Amino acid sequence: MVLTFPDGSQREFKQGVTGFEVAQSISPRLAREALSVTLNGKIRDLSAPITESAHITVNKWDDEDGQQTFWHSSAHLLAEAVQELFPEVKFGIGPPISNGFYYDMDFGDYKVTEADLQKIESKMLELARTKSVFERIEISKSDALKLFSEKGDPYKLDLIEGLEDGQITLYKQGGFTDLCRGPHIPSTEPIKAIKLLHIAGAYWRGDVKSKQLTRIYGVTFPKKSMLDEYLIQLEEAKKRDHKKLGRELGIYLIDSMVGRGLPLWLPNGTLIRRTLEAFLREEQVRRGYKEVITPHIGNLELYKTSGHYPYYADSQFDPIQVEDEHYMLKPMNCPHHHRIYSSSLRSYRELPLRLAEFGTVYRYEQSGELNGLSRVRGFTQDDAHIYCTHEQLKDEIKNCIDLTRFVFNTFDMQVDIRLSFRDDKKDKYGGEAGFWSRAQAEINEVADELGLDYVIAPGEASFYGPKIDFIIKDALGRKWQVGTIQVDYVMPERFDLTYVGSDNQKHRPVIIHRAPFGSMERFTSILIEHFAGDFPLWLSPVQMMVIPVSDQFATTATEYELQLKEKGFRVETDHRNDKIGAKIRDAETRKIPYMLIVGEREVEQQSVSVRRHRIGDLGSLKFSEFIGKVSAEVNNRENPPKQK
RNA sequence: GCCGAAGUAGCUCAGCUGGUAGAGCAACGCUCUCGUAAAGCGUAGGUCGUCGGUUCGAAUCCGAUCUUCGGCUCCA
Repeated sequence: MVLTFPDGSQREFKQGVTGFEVAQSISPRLAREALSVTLNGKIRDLSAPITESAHITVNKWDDEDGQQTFWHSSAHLLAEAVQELFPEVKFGIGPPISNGFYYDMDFGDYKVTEADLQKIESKMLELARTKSVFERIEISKSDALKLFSEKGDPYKLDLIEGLEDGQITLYKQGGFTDLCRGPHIPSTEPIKAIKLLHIAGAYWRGDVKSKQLTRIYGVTFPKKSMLDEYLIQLEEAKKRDHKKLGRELGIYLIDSMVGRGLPLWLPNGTLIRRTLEAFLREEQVRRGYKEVITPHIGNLELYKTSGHYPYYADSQFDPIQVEDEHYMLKPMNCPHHHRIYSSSLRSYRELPLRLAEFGTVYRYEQSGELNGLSRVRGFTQDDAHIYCTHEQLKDEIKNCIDLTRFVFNTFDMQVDIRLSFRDDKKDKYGGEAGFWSRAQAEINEVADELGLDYVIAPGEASFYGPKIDFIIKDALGRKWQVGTIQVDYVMPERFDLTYVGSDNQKHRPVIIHRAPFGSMERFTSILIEHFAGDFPLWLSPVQMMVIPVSDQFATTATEYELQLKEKGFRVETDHRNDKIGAKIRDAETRKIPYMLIVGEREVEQQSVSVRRHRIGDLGSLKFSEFIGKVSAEVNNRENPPKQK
């Protein structure tokens, strides 16, 4: 049989050779560092016999598959330590994740606190040093059921119920045996550095109605120095946190007297937001959108017609009674726009009709979900609804994708694209199945025609239609949905929307809901973290600080300031009675893109000494040259220079 | 909503096992007139998240509650 290596080379091996033996045949060092093998994309134990020709990768720590194996085994080590310290604990599941692993466990009435993590960590290290071998055991379903009912592990029994006889395996290391399909690293030996990061509640099988187990998150490394480096990286990431920078840079504020999840936009944040809105508005005008404005509340009947009420009743603020009518704080803008559409007889010649609004909506998000600007109870969508014919649909979807990609490319942001489709096992969806399959097919075709790199996520659709979601990671690697494009065949029915076609007959339009930023609040949070607060010049609340070397040059400094303001720049002059070093430091801390130092030389030569934030002294420029340079930077919406 | 953690000056934090609240930065005033990341001196600023309890005495111990953070669930 022939094994093909990642570099394309092939070698003959006898059937039944193990991954470890293959590694040994290459080099003793590889054999020493090997954690697992990947055969045709599937991860296997190093000790598993290889029975047929395949593509093989011997996974070391540097390989993602190797890390996953390492962390999976670490989860078992965590469970073993917990079993030793808390013999009564029942075990759920313990998988590897992108940055470590977790294990869900039932501690009964015992409340696990962070003090326990220390003890468990020490026990894990102690057990790792015993270099226990991970032993794979194949077992029949009946024996597995018997074993875990004797052990008294109800969650494991629940899992075994869902497995087929003949494919059940256990892994045993030291005194701990777990139901597990594997694979694992050969022994606990390489686990040298361990950090248990936090405790969380997690429902069994992710179901709120099930018991809440205690989840312990951790991360492990083969070297202590790697753990130290990881923890430093975590600290660095926290410095980009929009909640921290949002306060330091005066972007927004959440005030408990105003209310949870109700951000107050401070002057700097408002400047950024209005600039973003102007940017998108300009682009939308170019692309044939028309802007509308609708109120913040609407009659309850509106939402009954749309179906949002009572479908989302428990995530909306309760209706307000006025005289004999009930009104709701609007949880979305679409119904209002639909009524604008149906306010007059529409001809096919008017379509596509694209109605846009920066519309503020209010949703009653669960208190535990609120998070800075990322998850709030009042936010503004850069919403638009496109009413079009079936024939126009694909082109309109393409336009929306193009606009969304244009927006994210402007900021050099990396977005993941998800096609959110229905899950036929769930019954939350409105409309006829035929509409759904048609809409999903159309979305898929467009995505393929544009060559998008996407994943399909069944079950992520909204109740009225499938969508294309744009997803971005924050500083801590958490994923947030920003932009979205949704195809809707349901609302035209519910609102009885029609247009008169060229055949003089009434037809149903299709609606596209789309929001490139998604929410101004969430997008701003991502923007802050993406740039770590160092905004591009065109978005910076204060673009330049004029710094006179001493107050002898205050007049020239003020003249420069006024001239720059005249050109439309946002400028301040630092007239404080401080040394220039202090003023520069202050401007750097405030992340102001340009500092203009004005002293004797500059006054004589009608020049400025230019310093760029994070970069340093750029030398002297004629004042007029400087204006040309920064005007271009703003007009081209240039991103800040990468450096440091 | 649920699990865990945290709330002391505008910000960052100290305050050990209960004995009348402290620093740095920021702010304000004065002095210095200064060349690319922190000049010097001084002033002011806190009912220690809130409410209740234990105690002669609570920032410190106990309970409740509010808010924030890390997760789970949810997300039109």
